[in-house]
Amino acid sequence: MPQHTRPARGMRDFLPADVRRRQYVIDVVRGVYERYGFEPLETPALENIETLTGKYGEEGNKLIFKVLRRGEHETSGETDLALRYDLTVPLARVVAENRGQLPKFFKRYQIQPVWRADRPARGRFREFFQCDVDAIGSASAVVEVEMIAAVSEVLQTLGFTDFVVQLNHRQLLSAMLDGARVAAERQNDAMVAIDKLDKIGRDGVKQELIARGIDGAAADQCLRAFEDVQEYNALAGRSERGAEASRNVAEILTLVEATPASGHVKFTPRLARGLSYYTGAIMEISVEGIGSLGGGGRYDGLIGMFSGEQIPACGFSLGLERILVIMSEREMFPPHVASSSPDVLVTVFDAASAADSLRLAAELRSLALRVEVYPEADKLGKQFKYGSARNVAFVAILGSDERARGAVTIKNMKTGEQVTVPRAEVAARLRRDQRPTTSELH
RNA sequence: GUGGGUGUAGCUCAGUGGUAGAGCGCCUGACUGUGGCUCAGGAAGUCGCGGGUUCGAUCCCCGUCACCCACCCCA
Repeated sequence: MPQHTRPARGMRDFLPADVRRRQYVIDVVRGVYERYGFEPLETPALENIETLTGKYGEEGNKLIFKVLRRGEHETSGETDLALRYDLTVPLARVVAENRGQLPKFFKRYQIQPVWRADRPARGRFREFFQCDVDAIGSASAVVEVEMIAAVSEVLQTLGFTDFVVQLNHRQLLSAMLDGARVAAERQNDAMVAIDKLDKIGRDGVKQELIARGIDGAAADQCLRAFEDVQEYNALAGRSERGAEASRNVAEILTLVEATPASGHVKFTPRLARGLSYYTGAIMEISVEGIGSLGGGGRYDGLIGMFSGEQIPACGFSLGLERILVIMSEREMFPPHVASSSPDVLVTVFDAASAADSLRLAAELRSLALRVEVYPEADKLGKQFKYGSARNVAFVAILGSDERARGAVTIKNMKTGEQVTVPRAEVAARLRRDQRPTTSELH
């Protein structure tokens, strides 16, 4: 017996019930994004390694899955390819490559797996799906607003009511940190620490700021700013950059009220987000008591890293795995997603009757019923037991008695009732009997 | 990467320094053309792996691997 039958660490097999739940969520996401005018894009799992390195910050760089060079170079330990770490950087590469053929405002969605060499934890894996939407080519606040509206509508369609879209702005944060005299090269570290304010508290953040090399007085001033909006605005407003960011945030907050996201968006001064490529508005979507379901923001500099031409861009990424964890916990899946067994099991009495069973199955399938034929001429008891385990609604019996009479016996597995009807009436009978069970699903 | 916990039957887990048990599931039969219920019987484990202590280890010790939880970071 083989010892290792588990998938590799952090990777998962999806059994049929898992796939159905995942597919349900993906269908909703795709449907909403399509209605917002986003178009599908797919990119390769592997990228040239230089495409990925240097785009995610120090922490991100470490977590990239690298692929050894092949052939004679294999022993050198050199690496030339890597599994994609997110969907945004590949998008930026595609845009830089195909700029001429893409519309002026390119809106795309992408639902594919990404890989991170992270330590797995609850709702966190080394291979996981992201559902990204991005809009390329406009710096308007309308872009952020549509983004927020689309992800809000996804969550609403899935049945979430208690989500919050937190909104902040990198330039605003940066201007505030300037005002508090935090050195520019320390600001990224500072943001990471500040992001934990409600998690580790004021003292925890101060300790972390100091540990990250930020002056104690500057740390105190930052913390005061997050407790007092006046102080925050005063610090940030000292620069034109901060004032402009502030106007941008205000515009987004106003416009968003005209969308399905109305009432769900909250300006959150301490929101920072980890990825280094964000340049403007940053967003994170979370559900009470659970944490982040996804996030995004504006990254006006990323495409330029590939093409040299600065093209404004903004995107949002929903984490499929997180959504699934919460939906499972809260039992938010419609019943038909969970139970999806065949409608009918057709029994096989003996070798000679198999053809009849297959003919009946074909006929029922043409009526869009889901039909399974028992593959062996087992004892009837076994066939029933199997049907029961498969949770089928009906078992159709074609035994010697029935065949002699040109009839079929249909048993309703739920009620235990069974009737024998002429062969020609089976389809009509099942279709009629099917109605109550089908309607129970809704 | 750091700290803690757990590895015993297909699954969930008991257990003891003298080479192992329950519940569920599975198989067979009571019921020779009928699942779910009941009853009777049955199969199944190198007790994660390697070493040490011991007359003897599933149990004690060391190491190792895997999984879980928290931290870190994130989706």
